[in-house]
Amino acid sequence: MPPSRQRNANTESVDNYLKAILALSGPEEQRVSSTSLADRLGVAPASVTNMLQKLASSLLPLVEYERHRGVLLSAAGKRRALEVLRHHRLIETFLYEVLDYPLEEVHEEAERLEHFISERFEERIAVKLGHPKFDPHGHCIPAMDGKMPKQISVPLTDLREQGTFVVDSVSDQDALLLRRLRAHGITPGARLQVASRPPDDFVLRTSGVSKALHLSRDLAAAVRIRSAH
Amino acid sequence: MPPSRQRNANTESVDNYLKAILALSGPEEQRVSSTSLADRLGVAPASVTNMLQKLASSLLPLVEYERHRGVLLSAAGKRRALEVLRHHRLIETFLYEVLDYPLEEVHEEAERLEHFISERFEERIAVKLGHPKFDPHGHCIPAMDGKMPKQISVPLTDLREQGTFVVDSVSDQDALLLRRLRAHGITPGARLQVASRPPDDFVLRTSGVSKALHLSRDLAAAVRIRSAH
DNA sequence: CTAATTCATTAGGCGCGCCTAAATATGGCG
DNA sequence: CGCCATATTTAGGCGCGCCTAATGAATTAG
Repeated sequence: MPPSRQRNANTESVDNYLKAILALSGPEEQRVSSTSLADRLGVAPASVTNMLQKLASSLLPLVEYERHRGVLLSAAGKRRALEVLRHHRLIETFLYEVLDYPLEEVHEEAERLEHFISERFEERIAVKLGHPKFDPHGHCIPAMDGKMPKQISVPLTDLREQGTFVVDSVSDQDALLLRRLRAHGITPGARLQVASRPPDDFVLRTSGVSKALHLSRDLAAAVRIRSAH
Repeated sequence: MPPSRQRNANTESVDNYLKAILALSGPEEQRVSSTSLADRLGVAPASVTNMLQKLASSLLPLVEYERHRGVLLSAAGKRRALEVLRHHRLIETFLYEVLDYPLEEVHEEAERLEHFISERFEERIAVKLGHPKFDPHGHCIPAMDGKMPKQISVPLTDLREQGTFVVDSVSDQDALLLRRLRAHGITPGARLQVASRPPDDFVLRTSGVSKALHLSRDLAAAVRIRSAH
C-alpha cells in the first residue's frame, strides 16, 4: 500500500462537515467560506481549513476546495450529504410518529443517530412510515436517489405584504423556540393570517384563536410560509 | 482545573471494554485477564493495559485493576455495562419486533446503536415493547435498576445425560451460525430431545420433525438449554 | 530451585480531529 | 495605489485509542 494513500473516512465528523456545507451553500450551491463553516460547526477556522484540505485531497474527493475561495460539495459529497440528511429526517419522523417524541426533542436524537444507522435500518423505517415525503418540522425528506423538490416557501421574516398563509415548516435548530411556537399553535400546516408587520413585531391570527398574536423576530425567523393553496 | 484531572470519558470504546469485562468475568465475577480482553475486543494486549490503567485511575473509577492480576468492574462500571447491555438487548428486541429484522441481523445493528441512544429512546422503545424481559435470542434484558435474574440454563455442549429440553437461548455472536440454527428450527422456546451425544456430534429431535438432527460442535456450542418445565 | 515459557507492561509512535498563535491573502477605502 | 481590517492558512501541539518492539513479571517444567 503506497504511504500517501488517503482513505475516505466517512466518519461522524466528515458527515457533519458535508451537512453544513450543503445547508450553507443554499439552493444556488454557492461557495461556502471557512468562517461560516467554523461558526456553524462550533470549531476553530483553522480546524475547518484542515478538514477541507483532507476532504479535497482524498481519492474520491468529497469537496471542491480552492485556498481562500471557499468550498463546494463534489458529486460524491453531495450524495453523502443528502444521504445523511435523509437519515436525519426519516429518524425524526420515526421518533415523532412511532415513538411519540415531543416535536422539540426529535432533532437532537436524530443528530446523533443519523451517522450510525445501516441502510437496512433506513429502509425499514421508511417502509414502516409509508415512505414519507416530509418530516414533522415540514422539511422535505430527500428520496433514495438524492432528488429533492425545490423549496417554494419563504421565511416569515421576508414577507412584505399581508395576507393568509400556511405554515410550511419550522426550524429544528432550537428546541426552546420550537416549543414556544407550538404553544402558539404554529406548526406545519397551520393557517396564518399576517395582519401587519412593523419591524421586529409580527402580528398574526391563527385559525380558531380570536386574539391577535405577536411574534418576536427570533420566533418569526424560525417559520417558513407559503401561500394558502 | 488541575492538569492531572482525568475525565470519565464514557466513549464507545470505554463501553466496549466494560461490556467485555462483564461478559468475561461471568456470573461469579472473576478477575479478567488482559489477553482474554484483547482477544475478545480484537486489539493488542498493550492497548488493553493502557485502557485499563486509564479506567482505573479516573475520578470515578470504572474498574478495579492491579498489575498482572487482571481486572474487575467497579460498582459504577458494572452499572454502566448493564445499562449498555440493556440498550443492546432492547434495541435487538425492537429491531426484531417492530422493524421486522431477521434474527441474524439484529446483533450487528444493536452493537452500533447501543452507544448512542438517549435515555428517552431507551424508555420509549421499552414502553412500546411492553417492558420485555427477554430479547429475541432468549437473553435476559437487565432491568433499569441493573438487576438480572440468575441464568438457569446450561450450554448444550455441557450436557451429560439424555432427555427432553427447551432451547433457552442462542448466541448472537455469529450471524451465519444463527441462520443455520434457525433453519433447523432451533430458536428460543423450541422443544429438543437429546438422543445421544458422542463427542462432537449431537443427535437431536425437534418437535414436529421426524428425522434426527445432527449438530456439529460449533453449532451446539451456540445453544443453551434448560429442562422442559 | 532454577530455567523456560507465557503473559503483561512499558516505551515510543501514528492518525484523527481538534486547539492556539503566528503568518499571509484578499478586498475595501482613503 | 497602497494600507488596513478581516478572512484564511500554516505551524506546532494535545488527547484519544490504537499499534509494535522491547522489557519485565509470573508460572510451570525439569
